[in-house]
Amino acid sequence: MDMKFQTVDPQTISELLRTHQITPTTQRVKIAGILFAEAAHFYAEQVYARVNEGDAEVSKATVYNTLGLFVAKGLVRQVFVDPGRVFYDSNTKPHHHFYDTASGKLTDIDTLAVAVHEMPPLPADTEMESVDVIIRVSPRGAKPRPE
Amino acid sequence: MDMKFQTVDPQTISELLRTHQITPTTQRVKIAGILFAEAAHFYAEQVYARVNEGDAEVSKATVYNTLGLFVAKGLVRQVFVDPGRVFYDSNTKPHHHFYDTASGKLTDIDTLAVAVHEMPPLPADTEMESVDVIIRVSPRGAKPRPE
DNA sequence: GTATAGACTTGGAATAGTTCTAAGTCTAAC
DNA sequence: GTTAGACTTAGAACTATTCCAAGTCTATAC
Ligand SMILES: [Mn+2]
Ligand SMILES: [Mn+2]
Ligand SMILES: [Zn+2]
Ligand SMILES: [Zn+2]
Repeated sequence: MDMKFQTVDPQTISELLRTHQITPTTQRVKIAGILFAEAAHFYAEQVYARVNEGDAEVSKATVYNTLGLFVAKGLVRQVFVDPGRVFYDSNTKPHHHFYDTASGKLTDIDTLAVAVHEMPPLPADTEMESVDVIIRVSPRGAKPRPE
Repeated sequence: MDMKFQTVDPQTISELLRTHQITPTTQRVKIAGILFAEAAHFYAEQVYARVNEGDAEVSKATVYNTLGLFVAKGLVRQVFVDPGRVFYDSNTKPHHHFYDTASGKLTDIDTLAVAVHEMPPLPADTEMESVDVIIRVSPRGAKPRPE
């Protein structure tokens, strides 16, 4: 199995950060601890809430700064499924997503389960950065379309 | 070919709106005229700018109201590729997209060119709404990653 | 140890896209 | 010609995010 973080050991996290050329500060280690405790999808507000459970300690600005830094360094990736809020995904292996539009929950889909074959020719002078497949789902039998 | 609107004939547009159970008002016809003049991807701000080229006539609120109505009635669809701005797509046939992250331009990919096979099992008690494939591209040889 | 520079964090202000509100205008039916 | 409901509008409100300017921390230099 490939679960880097069963439990969240600050030591291990610090090493992970250093591996990605990120100086491990108290706040960064805390935030990474949340992101990697479970392979989950969070948006900034959720990270902010979790990191400050109990006594508030990390500012909103730092949460955004840190998430942005983690993205830049390739530790997490962003997922865009909804206007006006970015999901941060601690699973950086190539994979795809179900998005439940009712609950707002993202679920991973292994790349093997969804093959994009016959890649179409890219626009001139561009190179591919990523392929994202998002399958939107909703609870069965919910508003089929306003009649 | 399937180009519904080579030129933008208000008459034809009004009929299209009625077909979709939308009362054609002056503003709605104008906005639809922009959306369907070219099979393009616009965000609200662009529609607002175009509809008001020259003498301003349509309010921002109406642009948003109208785009929302068109989406609800299935005349256009939304595309989420970037945080904080929604693209409106006048091509409602199932298809996918290239997104040039440098220029912010969306390009259509025919569904035939990208087959998602072996659909994975959906989460329990959900039904599929849509499958979106977004291939992010960038100008060849642009910032490979801050070193 | 102490000084110091740069990196980091922070509260609050600012921004930007979008939605809401409450008041006015238009239109279609009577 | 009235009237009710649909539609439009300016601007306020809202929300996620970024920016800013001021403080704090930390790692190295002495
Ligand atoms: Mn918003
Ligand atoms: Mn925004
Ligand atoms: Zn994921
Ligand atoms: Zn399209």
